[in-house]
Amino acid sequence: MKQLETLEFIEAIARAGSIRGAADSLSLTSTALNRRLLALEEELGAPVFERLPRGVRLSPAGELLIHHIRQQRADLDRVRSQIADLKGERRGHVKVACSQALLPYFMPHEINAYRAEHPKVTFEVNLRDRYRAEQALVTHAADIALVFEPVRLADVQVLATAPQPVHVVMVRDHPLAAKPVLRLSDLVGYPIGMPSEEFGVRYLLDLAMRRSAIRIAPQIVSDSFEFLRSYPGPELMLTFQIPIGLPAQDSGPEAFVSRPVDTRDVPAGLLYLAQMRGRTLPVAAANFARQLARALDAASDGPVRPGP
Amino acid sequence: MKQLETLEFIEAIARAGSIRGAADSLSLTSTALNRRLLALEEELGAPVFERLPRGVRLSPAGELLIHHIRQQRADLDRVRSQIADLKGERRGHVKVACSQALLPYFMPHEINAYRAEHPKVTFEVNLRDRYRAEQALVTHAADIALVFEPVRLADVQVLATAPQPVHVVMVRDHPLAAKPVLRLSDLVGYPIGMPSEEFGVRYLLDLAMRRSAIRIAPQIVSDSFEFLRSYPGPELMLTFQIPIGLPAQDSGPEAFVSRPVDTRDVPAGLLYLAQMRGRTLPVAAANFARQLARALDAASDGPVRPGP
DNA sequence: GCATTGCGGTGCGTTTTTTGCAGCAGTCAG
DNA sequence: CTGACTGCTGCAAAAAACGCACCGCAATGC
Repeated sequence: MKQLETLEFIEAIARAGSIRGAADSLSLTSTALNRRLLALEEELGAPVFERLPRGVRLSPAGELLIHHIRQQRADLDRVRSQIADLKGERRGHVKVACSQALLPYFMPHEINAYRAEHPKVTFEVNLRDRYRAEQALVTHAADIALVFEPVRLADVQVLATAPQPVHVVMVRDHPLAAKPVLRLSDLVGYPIGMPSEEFGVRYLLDLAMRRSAIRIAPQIVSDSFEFLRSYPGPELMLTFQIPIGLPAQDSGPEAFVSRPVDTRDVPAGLLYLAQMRGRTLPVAAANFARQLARALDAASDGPVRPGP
Repeated sequence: MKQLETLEFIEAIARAGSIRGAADSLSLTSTALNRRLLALEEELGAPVFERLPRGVRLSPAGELLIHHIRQQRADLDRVRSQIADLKGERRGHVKVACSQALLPYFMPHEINAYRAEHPKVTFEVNLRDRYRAEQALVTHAADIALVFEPVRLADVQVLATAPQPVHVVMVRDHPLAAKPVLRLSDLVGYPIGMPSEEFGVRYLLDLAMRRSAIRIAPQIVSDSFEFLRSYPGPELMLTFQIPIGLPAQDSGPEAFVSRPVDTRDVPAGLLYLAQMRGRTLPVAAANFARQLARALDAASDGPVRPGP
């Protein structure tokens, strides 16, 4: 959009940290970019960047401006989306930030279902831990976020929640697979693969262990559930995951099974669907969020994936 | 601001109802304006105006766009205000929409007090009845509104309220001036000057009379309290006003005095200080609103202008 | 019925703005 | 000191915006 061109350029300078660097990434000369910046600062009556020997950095006024820029662009996107919508073209682009557990099954399934009805809507799904997911909402890098046990929930508006008890994942012939529900004490003695500290599951486990006398020392720590689950099975390694990140129990010859941990030991966490507070979402994002909210309600109302 | 020039032009077209008309008011040729409009519609992928034989009218897409434009401009104003504020320049511009009763005493006094501390802040005060005051907030024609008995309060956020019992205004030597508080029945038989129906005082009186058997037929109806109060006194004419629109009882040789109507007959109305819901006000407007809120609290806590 | 008026839109020459090149002074790493 | 990098500035070329004259059209006035 022509109106916001200069403002986009400003944001590029802030990202690049220098005028020349931003100019290269924008296929422009530093001259033109520099002059646009000077003109804008003239209009504002205050410098947007502090000039450093090795480049530029946002001034306090620039911080205010960059926030304004992001909001303007998101607002314009929404208007364009609404206009496209009333033309009947059900198109749009939805940016989702979500926790790792949603990536293998839930999000692909939901996006596929949505695109079956609205093929012209495109998606962008980014893995963001529970800190950065909220930040992505604030910077408008994401329209909606789906996060397990988010950190602070400031500046965000919760659209739906779903309780998610912690499950233990193990090979199918693991001794513990015989029990339908596991106590924390059952796990003692088995090798453990633990998700790293930025994850909500780990947060719940740490909390639970701090309250009880039981200590579960992990042999492996990883920030990839995929890795933890794929770790060679002979060790009878146990790991943890929430049900929404697991396949349905009866969905064929999976090598792994999962059993819930008794909620007396580890309370169920909450999966949050959220958007930025006060923001009106583009049409496609709002509709998709509505679908996700329904899916989460159904998941939490229904039985939590009963064992065989 | 250069960025929003085209968008301002669009708004001018919407106001003028024709491209040529808007071009004249903008000191432009219709050619240039027309081409900007066509370019914008090209970018949006939808017509912003419906072309009529005698001009243009906003299309549905245009309605969405014009709303976005107003919001965008208000947002930019706020950012500029914040930037000016962190430069230490306590300047700014505050747009107030208020009821007639606030014009003679309250608003001049409050603005004068504010400007004593912040001389670089400029003001714009517009008389808007209780319908149009709320509309002014929504279109960003006003930053804050101070209205007696507003109509619907949708899309607006109430910052403060103050109860205002209805007072009867009369010449100093009027027979009724002997009583400290008047009943509605006391007024029967005297000539009445009534504010017209768009006023909150009239609304309260109509409501009260509908509940009781007493009918007060006005001899004069006017939309100007100034006129009603200045109407020749020999007739012993009575009229109505709220205390905030009246001088202090002991403030010198006023020709008029006021007496409250018993709240059993006519309940006290509410004066509302409001802004648009969800909007972050410019610095100066926010500070002034805070001062007004304090003044209203003080007015409603303190004794309601006791008679002599 | 016909000329007039005011409307949005268009081709073309002109004016204004923006861009790019070359080069300046200054800072920092090696 | 050298070299590479920074932001910034004349000056000329390229690009965009502008204004004029004009077209087709519909409503209005006589």
